[in-house]
Amino acid sequence: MNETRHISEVCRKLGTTSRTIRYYEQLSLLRTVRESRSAPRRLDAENIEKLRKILFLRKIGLSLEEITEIVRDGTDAAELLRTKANVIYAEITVLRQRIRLLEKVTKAAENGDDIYSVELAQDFSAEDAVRARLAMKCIQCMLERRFADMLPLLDARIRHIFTPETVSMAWERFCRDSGAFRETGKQSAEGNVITTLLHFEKISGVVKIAFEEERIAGIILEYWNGKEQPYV
Amino acid sequence: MNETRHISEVCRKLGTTSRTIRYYEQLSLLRTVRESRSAPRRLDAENIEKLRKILFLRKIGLSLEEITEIVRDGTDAAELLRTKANVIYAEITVLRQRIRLLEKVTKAAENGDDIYSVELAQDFSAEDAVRARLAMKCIQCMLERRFADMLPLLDARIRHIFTPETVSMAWERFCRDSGAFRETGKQSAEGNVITTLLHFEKISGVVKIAFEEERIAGIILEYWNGKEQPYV
DNA sequence: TTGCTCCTCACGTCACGTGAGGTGGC
DNA sequence: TTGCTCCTCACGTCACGTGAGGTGGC
Repeated sequence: MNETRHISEVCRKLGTTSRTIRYYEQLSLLRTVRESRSAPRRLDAENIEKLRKILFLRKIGLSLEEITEIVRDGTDAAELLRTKANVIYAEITVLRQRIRLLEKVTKAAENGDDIYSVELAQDFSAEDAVRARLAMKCIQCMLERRFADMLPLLDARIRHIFTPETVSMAWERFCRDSGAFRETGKQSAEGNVITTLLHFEKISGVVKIAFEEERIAGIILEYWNGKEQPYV
Repeated sequence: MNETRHISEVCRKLGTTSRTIRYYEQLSLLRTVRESRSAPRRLDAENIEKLRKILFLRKIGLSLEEITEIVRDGTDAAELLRTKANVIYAEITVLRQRIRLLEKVTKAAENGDDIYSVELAQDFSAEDAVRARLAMKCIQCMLERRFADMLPLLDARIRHIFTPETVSMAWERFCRDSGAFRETGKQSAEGNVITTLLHFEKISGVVKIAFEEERIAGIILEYWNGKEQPYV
């Protein structure tokens, strides 16, 4: 019988607008039927379901291009979603950096300092330079899966936490949907933390390594939104 | 003498492109000089400094419209920057929600469940409904600055932490650049946390209240990017 | 003379929102 | 008959990137 429903009814039920439906139809994401050229569109059950899926995927942050792959071409959604999660982690990292910077700047403004002379990036001190090299060494170990070789770099107090097994698991999870490794990027220092950018095929990463003197006291793996310039 | 510098030199020094400089000039954000219509642009010290300020403000996330206000009209930067920080906090909140949702969905995908049937929003259970009312009562107290009236709502173990003074300070900081209060928005529940949206003049907020049974065990104030629909 | 970099248009981006002007059903 | 909602163009969004096609200085 192929029952159809009025576009306005569908909009109300799914919380969208007729403009959006027309737009999706224009992109061939769904199809509607009409009695005449100027008559209101109607959707059958199949296309209402399609619309619901599209709106669902939009809500969790996929682009229409990605949604097209899934809905029209039947690409597996799960991997795309995992990659997307990493992209969002990366965006959060960027926003956190921005917040830190903003706080620096507003603090300067409240002290009556010239905000435009706040340092966006930090230079390496001699100590930082040593740590930066150690950080790179540590990252090389992870990239080459020589997790046991990291042990002598670690502070004694964390060796029982950052065992080769633990690090290996965290690293593999980090690399899981990143694609192939490309190159390491800029390094920067703040406090006792050395931040190193890593570029993979699909996404970029940040490795933050905290130091106690010249031993590693902590490792944090985050994703990085490759677009922005690293300013910290 | 008004010395000027070649556009390419300025670009290299400040890390930008000639296209960007032309664009800023088109918006009357700065001015350049040329010997003829097709000759390369040159910038004097004043405009190089202006460009540096614009690029600085862009880097910390202001829009060109906001930058215009500051650079051309001389609006005070400090308050704008504080408001901007809140906007970024709000964006982080939205991204965190999105991450939670994505994790839910990818978990469903890995279990072989239909991802499109994952609940985006949660219904209130009877217990949640009671808690939602308590949360609203607590928020009313804060909005009306009756911080002492909140005490009976709190779990005994946190009364010495969430003293009226502490809550008052946190609340005032939260409201500082938010503008006037408008209205409360949707409420939702997840686990033992009730989330309530608050709309202020300049920005929206989220109040997350954690419960132990029917007593408040924690309060978190965050900013909310008003655009997106709350799905959790 | 050959590159190189500048220049001026002017289109493209992303997912619709928002008029302007018109039509059909209740 | 008067609203109401649908319809079809088509522009606007934000901060530039990216050609196409041309010119001037080293």
